[in-house]
Amino acid sequence: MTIASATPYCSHGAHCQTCSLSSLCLPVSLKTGELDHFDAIIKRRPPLATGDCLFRQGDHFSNVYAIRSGSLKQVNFDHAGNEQITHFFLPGELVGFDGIDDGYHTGYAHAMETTCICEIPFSHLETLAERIPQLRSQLFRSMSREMKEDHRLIRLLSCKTADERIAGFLINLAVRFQRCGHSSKTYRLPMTRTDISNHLGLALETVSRVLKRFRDNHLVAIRGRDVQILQPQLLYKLAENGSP
Amino acid sequence: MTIASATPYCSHGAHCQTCSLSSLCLPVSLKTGELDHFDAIIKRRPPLATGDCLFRQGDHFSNVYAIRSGSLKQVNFDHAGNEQITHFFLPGELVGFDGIDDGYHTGYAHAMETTCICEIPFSHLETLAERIPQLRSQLFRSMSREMKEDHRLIRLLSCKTADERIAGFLINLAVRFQRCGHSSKTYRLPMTRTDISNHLGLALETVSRVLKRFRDNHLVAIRGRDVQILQPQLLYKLAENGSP
DNA sequence: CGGTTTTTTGAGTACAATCAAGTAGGGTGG
DNA sequence: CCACCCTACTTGATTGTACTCAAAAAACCG
Repeated sequence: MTIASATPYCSHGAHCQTCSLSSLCLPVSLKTGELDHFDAIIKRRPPLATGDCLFRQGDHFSNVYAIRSGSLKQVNFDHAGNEQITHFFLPGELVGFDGIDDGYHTGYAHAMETTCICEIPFSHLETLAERIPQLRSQLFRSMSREMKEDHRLIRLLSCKTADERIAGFLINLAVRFQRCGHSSKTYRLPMTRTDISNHLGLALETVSRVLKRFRDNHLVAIRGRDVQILQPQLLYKLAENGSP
Repeated sequence: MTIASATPYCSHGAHCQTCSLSSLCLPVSLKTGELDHFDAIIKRRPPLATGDCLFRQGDHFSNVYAIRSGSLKQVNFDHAGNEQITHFFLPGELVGFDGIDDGYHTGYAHAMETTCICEIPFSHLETLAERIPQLRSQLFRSMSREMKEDHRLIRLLSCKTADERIAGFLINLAVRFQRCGHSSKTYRLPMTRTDISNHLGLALETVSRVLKRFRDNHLVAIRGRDVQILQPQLLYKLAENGSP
């Protein structure tokens, strides 16, 4: 059986008990009986098509979502209408925690490709977490992990050079793709160059040029959206440091 | 009685029941009896002096902390040793959630001035949260709020111009100072220009120059660390948009 | 295949970094 | 209390990176 993320279309009737991503997801430390309870509160939605919205800015917060396959981008608007892509979400990742605070979602979540989602009603999740300490801990851990991920991005964005930002971005995607069952070296970008440039605070043309430079220096092989990391350790060094 | 944040030195024997910041903090929605239980698990530590460490990178995570007065900066190091200030924390804010995930702190927290802290043992907090639904909800909300705050910073850092970043930074501080009982227009920066430049991914000199430009344009009055926002709506527009 | 979107590449420019002094402010000790 | 030091901050001149404008090439889609 192939991993879920390799098959963009996945069964509507999937269950946590058989999901290959459960080790990344909330049920990670649940015992069989508990897992059945958890699985029972999940709603599997029909797959989202490219461009579809999972939730919109201002929508009432009532669920968090786990990605079973595909990918999402989360877009926030400021009052002047400028949009900013704050997150890309990959299979096994959880979406929507930032809505808990005041009860509505602060941005849009768009599917970047055909994407299958597990919908987890937050009120049920909270009730279940009250009874199952492992689930509660995992919930805190998941939120904490998203915070740490955000801090990583904050560090990345305060890097001065475009090269550092893009190297960091490519490395980070590699790590996350590997975590959900891909090769650590080869993946396909789900987002456009425009999305990348917006996310990293760079001009579209700069992204294109930096990628070309990386290609010319044989750090990565990039054709369109297909990425192959040729020299991970050099790319990593570049992301952290600055020197080639 | 003056607000806690206006008196840098505060009593060691403070209690949630009388704390002026409790409306910002975890006990916000607790009833009297519950508040007593909550107050009982808090440890009040002797004040930190300027430069003191609340926790260090790699320290075992066992507490979250609430700031009663003063301020902290959180500094993260990458593997190359570059440091990055990911957060400044003000009175009424909670510190340390990012340590939950894998059980240790990912950065240093330094006091930027004399700072009083409430130490909240996380295991006790979790146990208490199991019994008190309001506390549990508030805990989730607090974490969610920190996420949202991080997303705001991410948006700020992906702004292209130095003016936008610094305008956004000044506005954000004004909002947070106001929340903890200060004027919305006037405050004193607890951090150095170097700290600001590091946090915003700019050069120290750029921070100085932009502040001078804001002063020349009568957007703000700045003398040393004392800030007075003269034209909040213009500054806000600048932060969101770009135009003067 | 034509039309649209996405990506690449080029030329010129602007903004912020760097290098380099110089000034103010805060603390210590004589 | 003043001289001193050290750090924090300001200001100036120059350089370089990344942005903008512009247009061509490639990929995508019906």
